[in-house]
Amino acid sequence: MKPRITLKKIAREFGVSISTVSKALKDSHEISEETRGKIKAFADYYHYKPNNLALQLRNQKTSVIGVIVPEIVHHFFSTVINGIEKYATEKGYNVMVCLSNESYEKEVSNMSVLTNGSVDGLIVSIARETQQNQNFKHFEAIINDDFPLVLFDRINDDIECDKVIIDDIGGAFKATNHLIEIGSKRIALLTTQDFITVGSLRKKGYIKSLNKNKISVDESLIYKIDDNLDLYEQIKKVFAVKNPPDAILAVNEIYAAIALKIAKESGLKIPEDIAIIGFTSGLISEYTDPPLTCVEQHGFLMGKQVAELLINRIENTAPSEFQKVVISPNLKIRKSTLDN
Amino acid sequence: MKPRITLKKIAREFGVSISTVSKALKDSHEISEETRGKIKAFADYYHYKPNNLALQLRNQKTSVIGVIVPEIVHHFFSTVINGIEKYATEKGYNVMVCLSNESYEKEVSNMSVLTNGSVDGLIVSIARETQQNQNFKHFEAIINDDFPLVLFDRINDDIECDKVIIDDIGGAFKATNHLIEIGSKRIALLTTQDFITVGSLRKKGYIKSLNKNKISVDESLIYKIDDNLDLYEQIKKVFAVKNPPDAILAVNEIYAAIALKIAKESGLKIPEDIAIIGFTSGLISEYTDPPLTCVEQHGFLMGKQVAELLINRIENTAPSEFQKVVISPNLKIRKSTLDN
DNA sequence: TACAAACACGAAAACGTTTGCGCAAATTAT
DNA sequence: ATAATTTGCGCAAACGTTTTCGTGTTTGTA
Repeated sequence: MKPRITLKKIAREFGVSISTVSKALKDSHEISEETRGKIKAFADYYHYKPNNLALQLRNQKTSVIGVIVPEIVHHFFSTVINGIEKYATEKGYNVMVCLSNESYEKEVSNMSVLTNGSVDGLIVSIARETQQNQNFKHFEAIINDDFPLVLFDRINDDIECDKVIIDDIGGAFKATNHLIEIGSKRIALLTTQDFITVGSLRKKGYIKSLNKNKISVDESLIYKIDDNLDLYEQIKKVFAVKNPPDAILAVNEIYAAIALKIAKESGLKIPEDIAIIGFTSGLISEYTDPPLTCVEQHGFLMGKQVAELLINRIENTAPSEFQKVVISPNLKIRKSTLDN
Repeated sequence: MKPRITLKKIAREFGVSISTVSKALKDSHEISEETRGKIKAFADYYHYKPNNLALQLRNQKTSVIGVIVPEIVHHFFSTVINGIEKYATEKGYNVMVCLSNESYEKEVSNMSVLTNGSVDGLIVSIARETQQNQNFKHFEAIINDDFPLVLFDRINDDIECDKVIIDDIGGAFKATNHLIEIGSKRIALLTTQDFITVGSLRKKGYIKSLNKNKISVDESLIYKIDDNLDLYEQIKKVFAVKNPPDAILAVNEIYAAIALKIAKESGLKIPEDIAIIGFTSGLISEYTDPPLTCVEQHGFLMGKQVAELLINRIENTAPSEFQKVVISPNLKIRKSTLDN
């Protein structure tokens, strides 16, 4: 790479001081029209642009916000990032994305690197491994320094900072209510292992709805899927019982799509024989046959919200108490539950 | 945010010079065991971490690579980013992601900001608007400065830099050959408008296969879809002709899924009445009914490749001539073309 | 006792920028 | 002609770090 043109070089060119050049380029009245003109022409010609690092160091401000997500090849997370980027750009910030890959160690190292002065604030969705360990010391460290931090979706209540979450309980509650309204009696739940927060919250919403509708909770209808095993085989078991369910609520899109596929292979009609709802994060639900009714998560809105909280925190326009914003998902009804 | 602890503050604390502190923290033998010990203990206690900006400024190296993509809520692009991030992390680089949102102006401003010293090199996939304008001056500017740059997927041959592309012609060629092999005679092509490079390349591969198989090109079978209009309505026309096709090659997943849906609504059997292939970038193809045969694009591999070229360029371990790496897609055969 | 060597540390430059202040020279006012 | 003001520019500090080169003190050796 060619050496960049700097104030110093321009100054040397004209035999003036660096400050004269700096002021000239900023159209300062301190510098004569003549000097200003020739310096600006020269700078233009050589495409002078102030070095950002120097500016950031001097201003003690990077105008960059760091984002750490467990993965990026994931419709929900990329949608959130999109929202973050949108809002950040509007406010003059750039976005630096890092991936934890669900690994505790990578999360720690990413946080350590980013808080070294590279960014003005941090947005994090906690890695699965960290959630399992329940080890949040790396967060305490930056919170002690009052480093601006916002958690979203995968959060932990013990970490004192701003947070944005989806109302998972409410979403599952709505979905289950809908299934009951259309006449479902035996609603199976396809959820994750317990340590996945969203899975357990959605289970709560499911149970809350059953309770409200005076339906007893049948533990044999609750399936905890392990993402490391074969999904297809695990979900098959739902149908291989004497008294199979007449509805399924799946905590994500993939589980729902696979359940749909197996149901059809078993000769079941959807939604007549079995109704299916998933939590969606992508486009799959729209293109299955029939399309899947789903709980929509508003990732873009979430991203904007997260970015807004963070930037307010950075710019000290936020209230001193930490905020917890809850975003309500909505139920998108398609033909997997209502065919009309 | 609390003011960060710096070398200067530590120095003041012990009444020594900044350089002494710096050396002590680096375990320099120049500093006595005693001084070293107390300084390190103090620094540890206050979680001293060198300020990255200062280091970057001094070393004239940021170890950050900038990535500009048209969008991020897109399976292909996020997969490429994932590959980039993976390789970059291995090599000690961080990734700064910016979105052009298909806008020329945003692409220009992103590039301008990132090349101000914030990153050591740039990876770009060109925005649609830029492709339409054919205005590449912003690239010339940074190429004149020998700024490390790699283009991928959405490239332009006039820009002199390293490039990584998918063999779109080959992919479409393979797919069309496959359709012909299974007996298709009238193969429709669902492509994009001409200025979208990938669309026109895939069209070339389609025509190349027809030629090789001595099938004349029927222009009435080629549909140029406009993404700004209603996709469903446009694709419907494929089926609303006297002599409809017996196969469809779609240049992306969505077109293919919609075509599949309409075909089924029209009472056609797949693949018996009509076979369908799409270029895939996401998970949709896997969950349609029947699952779609598709051309897989290896985004992750592409990302690693792109990052490798860039980092070699940055670290001057690259050959001086620019390279153009072509990644061959493969055909994933599913039941939308072969049902056995 | 004198001199060399080892030891322990500091000064200063460099990365590139901005900005308050000072200081001549030129211009205006008295 | 002298004083006051304006004009045009440079100095230097500051952001935080690393590193080369000096320098003074202590220790070791002849």
